[in-house]
Amino acid sequence: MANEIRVRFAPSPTGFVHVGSLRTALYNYLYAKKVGGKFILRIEDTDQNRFVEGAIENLINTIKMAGFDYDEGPEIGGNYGPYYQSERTQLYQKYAEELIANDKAYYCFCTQEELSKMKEENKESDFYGYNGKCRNLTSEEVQKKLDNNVPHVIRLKLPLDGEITFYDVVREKVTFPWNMIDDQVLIKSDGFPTYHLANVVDDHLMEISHVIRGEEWLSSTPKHLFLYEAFGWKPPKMVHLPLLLNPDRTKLSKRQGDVAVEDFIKKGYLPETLVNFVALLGWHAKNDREIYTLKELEKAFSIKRITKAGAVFDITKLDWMNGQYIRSLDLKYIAETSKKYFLEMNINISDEKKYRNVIKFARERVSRLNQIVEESIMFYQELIFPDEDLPIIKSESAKRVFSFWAKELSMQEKWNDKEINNLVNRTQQEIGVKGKDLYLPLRLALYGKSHGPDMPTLIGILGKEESIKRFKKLI
RNA sequence: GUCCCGUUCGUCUAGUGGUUAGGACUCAGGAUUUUCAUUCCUGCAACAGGAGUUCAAUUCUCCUACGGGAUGCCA
Repeated sequence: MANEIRVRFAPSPTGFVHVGSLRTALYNYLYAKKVGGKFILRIEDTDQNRFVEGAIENLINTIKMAGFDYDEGPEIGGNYGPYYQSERTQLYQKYAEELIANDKAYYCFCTQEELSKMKEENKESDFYGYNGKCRNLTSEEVQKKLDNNVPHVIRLKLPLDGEITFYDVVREKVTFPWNMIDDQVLIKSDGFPTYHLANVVDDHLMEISHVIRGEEWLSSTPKHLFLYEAFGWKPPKMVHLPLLLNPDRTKLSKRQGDVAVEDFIKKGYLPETLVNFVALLGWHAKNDREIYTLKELEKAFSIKRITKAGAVFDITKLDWMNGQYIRSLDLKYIAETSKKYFLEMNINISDEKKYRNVIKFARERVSRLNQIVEESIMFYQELIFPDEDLPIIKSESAKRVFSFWAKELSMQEKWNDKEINNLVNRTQQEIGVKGKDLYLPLRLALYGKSHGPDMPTLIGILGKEESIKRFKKLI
């Protein structure tokens, strides 16, 4: 199957999954689904200095939670493994040596000190990169240093002049002059490969057909293409996605708010929302539709309709969309995923029926799951009345209303919504209290706030007994 | 600094060589609701600037401006 579409999401495990990464993963996944190709997960753990405990598990969990089932990768394996780059190190070494043999790469013995000094000197010129000091060492010089175990790296030997033009699916024709591109390190002094080498080698070996990644990679694409050429490999199609931006239009970063998927989840955003929202940041169908399930996105997605310009991650719209999902998704699911917020507050929600009614009510008023608790805590706790409302519930007429309701409620076993509304009307007739003087005290007595649900909803959730109790307390 | 990429309402975007430039979020006003929230309706608001091509340019070309990315033995 030489023409099979194979795409990959290749994150490095740095501790959390950036929403930008989530989108990259999503687009890869969607493209694979759309064209019936394969979606591969590959872990790029080649930087020993950035190892973070538990990061890989976290990453895999996030991908699964989002619903991006991968065809090959960690845990499930596949025919192109291993899928951890740290388990493939010998491979990269071998390919690097092949490059050296073909004069496409060279050993470099420059020390960190030399490099930083060089950098200082470069400040004057237009080019900030490596000065090519070790480019032309004789094979004898090189051998001698190697024999003496002088620490070294392997660098790419790029053309000194001319230019490279390639076609990006999103950006079309892109041209770079070679003399602006650095002789990139391919193998670090610790023997591990850098992204550039590992990525190209693995993408080729795994027969990746399309590289779909963030725009920050566009400027290193010439290096990658040079490598494909040097190895005599056919390069994959390049697809560079527009960046996700902070409100000030810089690259979306932690400094200006949440960027980790898990942070959003903690705050009560649903995975469904995140996926839907992020899908629309850089891609849009021809129509006006905005709400999509993952399955629907799989059908609608098209690589051709990816946009070119960076997109600001607008929390306000995210909130709106999350509210849409909270209201429209299955009640059971919302109830279930909201549980943890109640348990965190030590609220006893063991009464399943009451809890379900609470969720049914509260989901209409929130944009994030964690806000559900604030909206409904008064159903589970002793009420605390705001000072400014105290005169209202202490008034003579309010007390008459409470007595009336406590008495009336207890006279009948079960109450439906209509009967409660009737009771409101009867209160007006029999006690003579109406309008604000009636509704405010009633809601306050049962809910503790002057704004909120109507009487049938309130009593429906609290139940007859609890309602009577709350009234009697204020008589 | 240099190289590369980008630019339609504040934000996400649709769209076209001739359109009243459409939708969504936000905001404002209204309707529904005893109130709040939800929901619905209405409204405000954009083609970065200049030159060229053309009968005609928001749309094509070039320049400028602005924004962003890259410039690591990070990915």
